[in-house]
Amino acid sequence: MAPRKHTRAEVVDRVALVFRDHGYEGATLSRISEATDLGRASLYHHFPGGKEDMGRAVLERVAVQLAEPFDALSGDGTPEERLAGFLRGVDAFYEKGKRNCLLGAMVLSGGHPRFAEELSARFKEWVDGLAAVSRASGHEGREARRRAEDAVARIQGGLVVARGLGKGSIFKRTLAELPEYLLA
Amino acid sequence: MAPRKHTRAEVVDRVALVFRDHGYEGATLSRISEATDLGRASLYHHFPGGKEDMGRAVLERVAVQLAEPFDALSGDGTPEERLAGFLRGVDAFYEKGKRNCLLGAMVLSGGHPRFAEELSARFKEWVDGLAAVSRASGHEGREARRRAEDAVARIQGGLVVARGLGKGSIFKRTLAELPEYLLA
DNA sequence: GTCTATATTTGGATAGAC
DNA sequence: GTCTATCCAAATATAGAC
Repeated sequence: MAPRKHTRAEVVDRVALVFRDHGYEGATLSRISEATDLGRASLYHHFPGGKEDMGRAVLERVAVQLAEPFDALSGDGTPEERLAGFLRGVDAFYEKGKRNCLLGAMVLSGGHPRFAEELSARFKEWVDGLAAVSRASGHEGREARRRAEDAVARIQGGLVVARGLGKGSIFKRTLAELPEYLLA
Repeated sequence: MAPRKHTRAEVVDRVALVFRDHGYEGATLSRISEATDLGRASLYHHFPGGKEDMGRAVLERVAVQLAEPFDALSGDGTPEERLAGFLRGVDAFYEKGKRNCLLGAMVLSGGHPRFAEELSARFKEWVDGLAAVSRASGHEGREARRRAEDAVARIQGGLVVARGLGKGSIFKRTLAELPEYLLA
């Protein structure tokens, strides 16, 4: 049998990039095939359920890709240090605002409501992680949660507007302002 | 010749709803045909350039649809009153967070970079409008602009996360917090 | 200005060889 | 595990009648 070109994780990562840049409906098999350097039939070997399978796989994979920043969030150090580490990871993941958020792209491009549950679960991970660090800094539980939800919204919006205006500095500033907002 | 079913503005409004809910790639002619109650061929009569023409038309139309809220922003009254009127209009336009923003949907669904210039121009209108009221309230020019950009991002993000989490209250809260952030 | 009918292209998916 | 070849459905777009 032919040698495998890439590991599964590599394949899923490349598929994820296509979904992030083009949304669910815009992620055509042609684009995915090009991005992964795999033929259509090979893609169906990796993802028997076709495109919907791919969508599900990339949504699961996001959690793994962001494991490092999230670990920083619940690791050692003061809440300030933990949040700073998290934000560095986020900045890198979105390549300083040049790259979309997979979740946002899915929500706004036909992936919703197909993946409504998965999307909700992924967003909730963000909120839970940020709420924990906000609470650790001194905010009361409900207030911490409220601020965490808003913080996630600000990150999403920062990415959208940065791309819409072609002005990456907006996303950079969004991240820079989060510690003050999130921590007591 | 057959009587016209709708005015051009009505047709474009209905087309815009499809783009808002499904993004550029997800806005298929079938869905648009259903939403407008017009056959494919009729759509090509109204939009000779096809789907790209439709995209351009709805982007122009957004400005008109939002003219009322934007008029409130630059009208009579204190900055507080003007911003409040604007936010009421915005809330209604997005149907309390149940409806996407056309700009966000375009940015994240393949409309970008096809409409990069138009998108940038529309976002800029938002920023300019909000920056003006922020400045009127006492903020210095660059600070007002900075806050206006962030405010637009928060609105965008509020819509995305509200939909992602299925929790409209997030968008509601986003709007409620804007006056304090935007006004001196 | 709208329709029916149809052309053309693209997208999603499968079969079977190696 | 990947390929070539192919199928089917859907999407975009056009022609021509009324």
